[in-house]
Amino acid sequence: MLQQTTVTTVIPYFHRFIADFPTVQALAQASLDDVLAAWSGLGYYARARNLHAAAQWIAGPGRGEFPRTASTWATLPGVGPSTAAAIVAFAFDVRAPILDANVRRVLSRYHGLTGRDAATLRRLWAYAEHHTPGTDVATYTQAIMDLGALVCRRTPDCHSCPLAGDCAHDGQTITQPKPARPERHAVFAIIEDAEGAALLVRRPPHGVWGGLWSLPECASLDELPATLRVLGVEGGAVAGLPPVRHLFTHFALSITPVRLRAVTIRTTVGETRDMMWYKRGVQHRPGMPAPVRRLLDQLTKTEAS
DNA sequence: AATACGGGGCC
DNA sequence: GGCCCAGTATT
Repeated sequence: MLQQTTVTTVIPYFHRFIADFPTVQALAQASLDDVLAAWSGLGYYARARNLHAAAQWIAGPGRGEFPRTASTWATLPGVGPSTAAAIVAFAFDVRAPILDANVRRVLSRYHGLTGRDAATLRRLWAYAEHHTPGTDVATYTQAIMDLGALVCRRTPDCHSCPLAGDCAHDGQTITQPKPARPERHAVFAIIEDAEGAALLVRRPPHGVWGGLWSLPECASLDELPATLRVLGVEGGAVAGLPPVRHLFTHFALSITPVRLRAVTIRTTVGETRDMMWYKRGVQHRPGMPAPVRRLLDQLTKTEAS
């Protein structure tokens, strides 16, 4: 969860997740749908798929034993060099250098490296390897991460830093050129039956929002009739909703929500595992992208008032 | 080597 | 409103 996600964001998800899946066996036996539901809103959903698969490996071929070496951990899906090292360092006090965002910031400043290129990254890994002690690895690892999190922040607090004097950092903050964020547009259809249940479709297992339940979608309002035809949706009262903007790392998505109420539908939704009727407020929420969840929650809130 | 992959907290 | 986060997998 903590890969590319701040601690404060993760904490509530972590508590719910551990309550839902208390053991690696429980996680391994859970359905991917339930895991994604617990992950819903946290983003980077490949992490959830990978964690589920990794739990299944540990509970199955791994015979329930957690690996002891970083190299074995790194063979599990979703576990890269930094995570593998952090696990064995914290859990087993095994010497293994990490280079998460905190450590990277500390070592970059300490050694006066400003680049973000691959060569700089390799040098930082070498420094991480060099500084990692042979004993008290867990303590050292936690300490240098906390130094980055609490003192050597984006705006560093050099006055309270124990490395001040040794550090090569010149106090300058380097601003990277910001890549343009292309604009994309999509129409999200909120299709409700007579009971007010909304039609959800499962997204493909990979790519954006992989495996999550989302709203039927098309590129423009012109394509909406064809999209409804494919779904077998007929009739219903149409209402436009205010547009929603959703920012991704590398593009901005402008969403035009369209609501169709009391439709009839030809296909039997139960026939496919990739469609479902979701009854807001009654049924346990499936794994949905954050903007979809917000949209549907907004409807519930509006109706309540 | 470059890019895809979310979402929210914080300044 | 921009920046960035306890990175990894894929191309």
